[in-house]
Amino acid sequence: MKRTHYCGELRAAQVGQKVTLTGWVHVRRDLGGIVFIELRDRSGTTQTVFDPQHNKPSWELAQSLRSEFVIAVEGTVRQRPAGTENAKMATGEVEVLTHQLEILNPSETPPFQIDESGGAQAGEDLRLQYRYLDLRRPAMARNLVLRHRMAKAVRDYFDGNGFLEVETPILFKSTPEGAREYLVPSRVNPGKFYALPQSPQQFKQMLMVAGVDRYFQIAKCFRDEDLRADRQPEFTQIDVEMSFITREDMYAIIEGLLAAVWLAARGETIPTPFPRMPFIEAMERFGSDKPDTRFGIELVDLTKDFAQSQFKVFRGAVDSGGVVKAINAKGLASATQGQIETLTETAKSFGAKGLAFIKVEGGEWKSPIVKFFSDTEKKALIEKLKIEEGDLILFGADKREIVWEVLGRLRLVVADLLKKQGTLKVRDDQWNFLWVVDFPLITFDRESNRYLSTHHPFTAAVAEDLSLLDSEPTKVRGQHYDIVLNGVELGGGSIRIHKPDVQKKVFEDVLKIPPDIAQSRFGYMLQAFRYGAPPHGGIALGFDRLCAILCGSTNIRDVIAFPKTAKAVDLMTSSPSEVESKQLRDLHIKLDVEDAG
RNA sequence: GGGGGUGUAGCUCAACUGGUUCAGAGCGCUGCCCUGUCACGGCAGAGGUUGCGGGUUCGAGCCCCGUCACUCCCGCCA
Repeated sequence: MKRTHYCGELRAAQVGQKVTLTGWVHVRRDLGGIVFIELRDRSGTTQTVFDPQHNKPSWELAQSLRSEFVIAVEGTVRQRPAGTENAKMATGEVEVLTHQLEILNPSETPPFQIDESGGAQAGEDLRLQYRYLDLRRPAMARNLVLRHRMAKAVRDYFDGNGFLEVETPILFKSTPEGAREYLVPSRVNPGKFYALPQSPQQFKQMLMVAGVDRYFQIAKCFRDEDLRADRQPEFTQIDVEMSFITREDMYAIIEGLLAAVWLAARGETIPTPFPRMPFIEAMERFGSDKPDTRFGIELVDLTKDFAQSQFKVFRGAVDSGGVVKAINAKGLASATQGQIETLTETAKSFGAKGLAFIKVEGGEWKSPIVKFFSDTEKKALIEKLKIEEGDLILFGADKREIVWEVLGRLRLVVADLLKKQGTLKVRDDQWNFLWVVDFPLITFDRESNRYLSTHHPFTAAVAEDLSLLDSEPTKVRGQHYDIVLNGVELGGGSIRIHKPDVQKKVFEDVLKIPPDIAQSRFGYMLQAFRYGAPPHGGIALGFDRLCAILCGSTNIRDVIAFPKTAKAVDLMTSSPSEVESKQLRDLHIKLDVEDAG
């Protein structure tokens, strides 16, 4: 029997047609005299009817059908009898009266039900172990379809704009500057290793030197770092690089891309251009370089107001060069003692020494600290924070960076509390795209006691700041941009350095990479730049995150066909796994682990 | 590396402060009945070493220690 239609496509238009369907038994409703089998394939479900008066052999065979049996049926599409239509089903107007049934393969009872009442609630480990069953669920099948549509929209868009998709190697060279890498031993080069690329960064720059001019790739990337809901060890980026462009060109191209993707995935036109915000403004107002601008609760600066304060904590912060800032969680004065404690713990975990707060309840300021405030200070608070009954004010007083971070995090936490309480409404279908720009080119890393690239060492500086590179390196802005959506970093990129001497200076003088190491790691790049490297720049967008957002999920495992667990394990195939000693010998590797094997 | 959460029937969960609803419910599964169901319905039934290993106790699903798995977060992710 050869399939003529997908289950989900039958409508009244096909009434009277003889059709053959294949698929899985989704639900069996055996009424004794008559059997209904809801048949499912990737497109949806259709009700098939087995009637003994119409065709006794297939009716008899239908008694033996169970969940997830794979069958083929031949029958006639007919209008359902009046009153038995099902408005909840896309195919609910019609049904297939079956003449013939073939069982292509029986199925054991699945470990969880393949529907939203079973599979969606099943434990994550079970779903991952039986991923092939989980992916049969309509919701997961929809995610796969949407991801495909998005990838196609990306390719069509770039193709239409003169880009070439070029594949770059998966076996790359170790460059331990950034994320921890996956290493691959070389059998034919004993003791030497490849690394899987964290991104195709260096190759795409070489493609620019090669004159490709406009490159993109839907590229697999690998990072051996700890996992999160939005981080997998292997993930997919929309990787882009262009020659002879400025930042403005890049903004326009990516805005066009995202508009095309939103149109393909949701049929929505998103307004462009996107707003832009300097890094420093994002930090001052939202305490984050990826602010969710769908709601307020902005950071308010009170440094000047408390510069002479009797309250030693605030005064001390200001005296030692720090700042005093606060957020107003409107409507959260009802917070319990426990919730305040949790907020305090959060603040402490991000470096605060404590958490000063004011609850505005019953016309009073309930707070352990207001007794230290002067009338002028109180007045300033009321005005700047627009304090009203029911508010909860949270303070940060410390070094600028710590206050940003602490209040930025608290802002998100209290927003969640207010959402749960119903006071704050944040729409999931509101798309606040934002370019965050003017990042510092380099930041001082206290841990390693040296300067590190904020983005990566190939980022060009903003031209007018270049003179500060030697004197005040942290004041230099990079030509770096991040694209942010609703508090999620979708991607980032930069205009690159294309002059060999500038690149060398950044490696050696700014980042203090010893010349011999810079040479062995990046020598080919410096050399390439001496042969007429065009000015160029690029960006990379997290494709999985983009898919997750458009699928309405906060977890990228929902949009990756075969993801790994938080411990980077594939539960379906049980990988990683031990290997045979011969394999290790061939690779010249000796293990140094307890309980190996 | 650190912190939080979870682990009881095939699945999702309940079982109050440790003790007569000490192993339960819904779904699923098995059998029988049922010719218009679509969360089909009815009757009957099977199914458990409460993740694993110790410990405390007269008594542990519940408390303690260890361990494993899953998950969320911090660090990390140029």
